Amino acid sequence: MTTTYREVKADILGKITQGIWPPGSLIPNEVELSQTYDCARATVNRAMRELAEDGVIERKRKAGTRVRMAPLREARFAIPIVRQEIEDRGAQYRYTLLHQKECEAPDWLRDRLSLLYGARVLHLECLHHADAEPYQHEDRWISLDTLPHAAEADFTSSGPNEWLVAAVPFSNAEISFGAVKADDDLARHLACRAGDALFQTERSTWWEGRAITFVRLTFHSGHRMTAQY
Amino acid sequence: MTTTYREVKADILGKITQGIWPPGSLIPNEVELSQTYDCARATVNRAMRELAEDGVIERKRKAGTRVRMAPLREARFAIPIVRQEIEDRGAQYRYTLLHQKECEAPDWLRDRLSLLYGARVLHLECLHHADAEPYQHEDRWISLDTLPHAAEADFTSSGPNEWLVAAVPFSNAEISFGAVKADDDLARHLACRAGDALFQTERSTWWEGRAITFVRLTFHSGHRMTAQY
DNA sequence: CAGTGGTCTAGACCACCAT
DNA sequence: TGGTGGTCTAGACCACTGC
Repeated sequence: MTTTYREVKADILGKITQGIWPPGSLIPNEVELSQTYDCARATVNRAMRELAEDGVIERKRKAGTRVRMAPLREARFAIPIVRQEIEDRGAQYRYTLLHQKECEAPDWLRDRLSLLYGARVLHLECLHHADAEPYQHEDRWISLDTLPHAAEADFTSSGPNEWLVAAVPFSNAEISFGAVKADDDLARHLACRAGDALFQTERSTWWEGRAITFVRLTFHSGHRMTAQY
Repeated sequence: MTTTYREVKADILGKITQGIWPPGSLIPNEVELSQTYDCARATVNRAMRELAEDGVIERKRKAGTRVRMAPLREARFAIPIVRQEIEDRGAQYRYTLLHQKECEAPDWLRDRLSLLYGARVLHLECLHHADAEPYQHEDRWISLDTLPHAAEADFTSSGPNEWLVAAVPFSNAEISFGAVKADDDLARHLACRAGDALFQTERSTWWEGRAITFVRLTFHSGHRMTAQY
């Protein structure tokens, strides 16, 4: 039987959670640990590397490995595609295109996406339903400078998200969460009262430094987004 | 010069983003790639493992490695300690304890934390200011069954978060985000109007299966939480 | 300078699972 | 049952950085 990196990782984590190696303390180096656990240094390295990624420890060459004083608390959120999110809840997904228009990027959008003055964009407004209930309102802006094809795409039967995923598989994004008051339009679309507090996310997306899209997603009243960490 | 796992990773990612290996396609196996890049199989393995963690590819024994159809989009959020968050913005942090009381856990809380009937908890209500502006309202519940010491701790000058970090270095948590309407109390504390939409996070924390704390953090009007991914 | 982590190698065995 | 990824080893060289 050999020692696995998972065992090493679990044992080290145990020593930390049990306070045997308190925050700020120095952990034995990789060579010592590999002797302790009777395994190869690479095995200890893998365990320690993952603990560092998890934010539990902090590693520095020459200085050694220390238990983080205040653990880096980090939550990971899956950013689902709406349709999948709804179907995962066992509901039927329905999509509606409310509005589509090609125009010049307004100032605030140019600012968000670092677009040039006069840049043309495609503006879409969509609604996503879970069964009969409105689930999410989508306010979408796509840069036509970067994705001229978008102008000819058909968004009447499936949402821009699905088109974009196919057109630009991988990208960088900046996302933010907040709360907004429902205005009359949102209230009508999301079947709530004007003034209701709604959870909203905004996302700006780039591909190789070029602006792709900005989207503002507003959820139905009472929606919460959840994650473990 | 040897080939690094970073180079391999970047090259593979390039082939994917450029559409040479489109979504759903099968990627050469590790042995082939190690020959292509003239490196050890372990190097290719590290590159591929990270790409899998990043949600770009999907690996299965025997079936091989495929480019994800819809890339797993995942955002990582740092969960900061309020004081640090405020000081990072260049503002001065100020803390106020509004209320403290030991009591039995109400039903909804027992439900959230899987507490036993009659479990005792410490309830705290605090306010965190950035300079003169109210920044965050904290509604905190600490399990006295798990942390009896909390009853004797002094929360008048520094917040429960800092005490908890010291008392329970590492823990598992579930976090959720949403929006709420400011009621009269929140409006007064956060210097906004009743009915304003406020961003709110809730967090339940456990240590080795035992409930530690539940906290509801409500931010000042207009606050947004941001991350890259 | 010297100690520590970061990485690569060449080889090996094994677990899983599609076929 | 064979192919594929998952992991471990023993050794090596190197980059960084605290002293």
